[in-house]
Amino acid sequence: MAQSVVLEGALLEGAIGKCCGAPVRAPLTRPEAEELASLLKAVADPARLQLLSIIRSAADCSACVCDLVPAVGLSQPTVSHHLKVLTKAGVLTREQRGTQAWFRLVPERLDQLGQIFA
Amino acid sequence: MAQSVVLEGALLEGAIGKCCGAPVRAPLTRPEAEELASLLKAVADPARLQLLSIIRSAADCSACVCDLVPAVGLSQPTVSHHLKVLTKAGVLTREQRGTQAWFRLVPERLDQLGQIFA
DNA sequence: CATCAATATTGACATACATCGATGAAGAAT
DNA sequence: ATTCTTCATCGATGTATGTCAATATTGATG
Repeated sequence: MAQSVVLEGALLEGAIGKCCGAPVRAPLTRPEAEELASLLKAVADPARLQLLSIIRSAADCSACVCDLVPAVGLSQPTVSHHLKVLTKAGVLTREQRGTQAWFRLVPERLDQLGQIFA
Repeated sequence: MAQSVVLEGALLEGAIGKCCGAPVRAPLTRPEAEELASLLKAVADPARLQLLSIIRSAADCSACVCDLVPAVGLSQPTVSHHLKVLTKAGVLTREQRGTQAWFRLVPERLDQLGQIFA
């Protein structure tokens, strides 16, 4: 699970934020752009945004799959798929509790998303 | 060009930001999530992120297609396609100057992107 | 061990999308 | 008017993706 290498650096401080008045930054290289894009892609889906917002508004920012499935109105395999995508992107973490799986937000990772366009 | 209706409201003030400590917000509805996703999708592509970053680092936050094509190393039709996507999403505006087309960043729209995860 | 409940994985399918070459359209210049 | 330059559109193609039904897996329970 490689996670972000590029995102650790100065990139985070506004890779594509508003221009004039802000300090000039070098354009993104292809690899940098691909890494940012893969993070954004993980989040650029209606179902996944809903899942994130539901988990966010839950206690402790964590929720069980059994609650998420009826909340988004998609099939259980589909929800499982989306949760996997979000977890692989580092936006969620997974914890097994007995027979059920709980997913929790990773605030630092969401901060990174926000700062791409800061 | 409908642009955002939902994005105008309270949604913008951190739709999916970090949880605990922040005020509780209602989960996104499907239509809301779809609107946010369509904006994010427009930006969640390596070529388009590169284009945005190049334009951002240019004078006046605007650039000509003739400069963008060699800068990203893709074919002219492909670049034209990406610029259209970004323009349709409201992230860029297009201006015709003689035979060439200039594209400029829309800072307010980028701010909206940043605030989704604020 | 056998069974049940909760998730994950697999396979299939339809749709969306990134990319390019070829062509079209609009303006500038001779 | 013709030609040239710049950009957009079209058509085609391969790949990625969202979705579900069916099945496998894992943990709890009797």
